[in-house]
Amino acid sequence: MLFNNGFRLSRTTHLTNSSKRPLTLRDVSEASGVSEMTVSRVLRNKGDVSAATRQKVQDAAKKLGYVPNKIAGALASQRVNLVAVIIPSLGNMVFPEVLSGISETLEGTELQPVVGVTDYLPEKEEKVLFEMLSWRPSGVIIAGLEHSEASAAMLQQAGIPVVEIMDVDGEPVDHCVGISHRRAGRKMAEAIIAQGYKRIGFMGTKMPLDHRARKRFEGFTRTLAKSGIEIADQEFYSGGSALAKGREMTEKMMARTPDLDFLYYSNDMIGAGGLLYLLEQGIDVPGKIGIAGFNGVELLDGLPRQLATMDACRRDIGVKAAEIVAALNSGQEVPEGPVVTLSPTLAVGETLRRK
Amino acid sequence: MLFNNGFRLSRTTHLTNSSKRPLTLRDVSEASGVSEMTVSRVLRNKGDVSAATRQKVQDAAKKLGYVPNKIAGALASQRVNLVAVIIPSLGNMVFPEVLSGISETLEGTELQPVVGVTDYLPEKEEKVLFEMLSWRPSGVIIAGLEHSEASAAMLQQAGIPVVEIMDVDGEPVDHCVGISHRRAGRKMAEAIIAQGYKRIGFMGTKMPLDHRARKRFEGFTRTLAKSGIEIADQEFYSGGSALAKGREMTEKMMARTPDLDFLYYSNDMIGAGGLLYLLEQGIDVPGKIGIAGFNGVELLDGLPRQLATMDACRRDIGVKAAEIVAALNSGQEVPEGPVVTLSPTLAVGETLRRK
DNA sequence: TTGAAAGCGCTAACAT
DNA sequence: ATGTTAGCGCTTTCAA
Repeated sequence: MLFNNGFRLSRTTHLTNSSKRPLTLRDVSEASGVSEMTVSRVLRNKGDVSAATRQKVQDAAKKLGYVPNKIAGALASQRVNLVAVIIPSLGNMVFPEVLSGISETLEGTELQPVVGVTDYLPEKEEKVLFEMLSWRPSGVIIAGLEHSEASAAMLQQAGIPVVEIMDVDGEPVDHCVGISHRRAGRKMAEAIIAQGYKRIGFMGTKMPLDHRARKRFEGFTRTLAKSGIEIADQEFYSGGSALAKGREMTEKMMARTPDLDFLYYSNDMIGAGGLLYLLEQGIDVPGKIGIAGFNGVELLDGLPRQLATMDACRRDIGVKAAEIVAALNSGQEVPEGPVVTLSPTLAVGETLRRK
Repeated sequence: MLFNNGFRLSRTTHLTNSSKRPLTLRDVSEASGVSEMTVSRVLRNKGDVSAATRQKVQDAAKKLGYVPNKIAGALASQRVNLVAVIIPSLGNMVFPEVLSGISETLEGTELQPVVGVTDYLPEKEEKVLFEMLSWRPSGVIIAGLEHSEASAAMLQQAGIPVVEIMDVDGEPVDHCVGISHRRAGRKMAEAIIAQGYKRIGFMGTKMPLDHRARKRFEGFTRTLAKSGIEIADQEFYSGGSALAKGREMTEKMMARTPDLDFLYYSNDMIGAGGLLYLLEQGIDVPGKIGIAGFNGVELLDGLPRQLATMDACRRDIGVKAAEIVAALNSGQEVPEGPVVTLSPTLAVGETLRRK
């Protein structure tokens, strides 16, 4: 280390602002010889400021390393450019994709997304929602239409735009963007029936709180029932690697009910596991047995066979929800009305076509 | 709908607080007949308040649906219980896992994580960091040791605990938790050499800004060089489904350089794609050709063969980083010192063992 | 155990 | 184009 005139330098020594007190507008004001108010205007590009003054202020702010205090700004202006985004999980890939749709769209505005995760637990949703609302965000985007009474009340009372996403089968508090999962289940059932499959097995998560999976299942079984078909076997899992679970469950089910001719998986990941297992066993897919998943995840592109699936419009949902919050926030109307229903497309792939 | 005495009820009618003005402490104070100050004390469980008063206040707060204003609270108390977590991406799975380690650990404290995403872009990192610091968080957890000068300066000046994560090959601003990616590359090279593989191909992302992948590659090639081995072929990709890319790249590389006896993939997802391709082609893995990836993702459990990989200690990194921030935040020392180096373990699996 | 006063750092509204 | 004043809704501090 260089000789330093008796000052101890270490990794934790701050050469500037070593006082530790965060800088304030006043510091910039004094350093630039411009009033606090004008400094504030420059830093926010608000109001008319002469080029010369602007320059002085910007130089001073940069030299000092001033970072504005949004807390104070928000309190004074009564505006917080944050959008609370509340989702069940980040591990599901579905939600990061929704998020990317949201952040990309908000990028064009002054709004910023802030994410909260509920782990599919209503109590946690309540906590997270309360926490986020206490920062007085400009809007809320929240997954699902099912909320505890307390959560629903908070959304109600918040007095800000609320967009419930992913699902449209229910009563939204305010606005809502998603697909009908009941209809998705029905469509898949229809496609399967149309191909002449009759002995159908179902595999899914053991999550009573995943309402969307439940609704798909309902739509699916009801439609089968109309054609006089009943689920021949079913299996539920929780936790662990979805790919491995799909493999295991498929093995178990095929051993138990060997005459199945179709397997419907509640998500693509377990569907992929099942596919890999069946191919390994030398079973003809979809000749002997057809399969399908749900979500249309990018992962599928790399599988040995293209898995039949149904796109859940994840990105689009994010984009649309963000657009609605942004519009509402700038006082505009939402022409589509309170409920925006997107249509999932069936990707027949190579595993849902009788040879 | 029920008869309602002339009041129009609709989805947007708020039965309480229809005034739209967010409730304040004062409202609770008036409703409960207790001073604002005492209401504040009750709501924060601070100071001595008689049971009777406490009850009155809580009842009033609940009945009104009061949500405290953290903005005002933070400004007055000069404390914000937020920890800024800055990561390159949410699509990578690695980062959600780190996040879950962080949030789980912070759950036991009064701190809350807030996530920002940089897309591996230094300019965006700067923006996100500035934005987050302007909310005056209690700490920062940020991925990587490479930052722009401006970012480094901000971290320096912030005057709050900073933990750089994932990587330890470099100079941290403050604290740091991660693995040595150079060493990870070296270890993998050693394992491959030990098994007698000699004609080695490499596949990875085309991301000059993914410093950790770069360091692994460096450690890998240098170690090979010491044994007189040079990478026989290499291929880089960007975008698209990693699984599909792994498949494509492997096909291309095997066509171009058929005598390869080992393929090292910079991540497990492309490794899985390569594995699926090779098995489909009836190529003996690892007899004819060995393969390995990096990360130890859960996904691998469901593959036909267990892919050799190296665990990046993602969860542990999150846990440790959060512990450090929490400790520093409550004025405690961090016994481990500023740099915590975790050791990734090699999972030999079934694809790195000569028969 | 409770209350009153002051002020956190900024911005809206109003001067000048 | 720039400055002044008065809060934003809480918490800190001090007094009762």
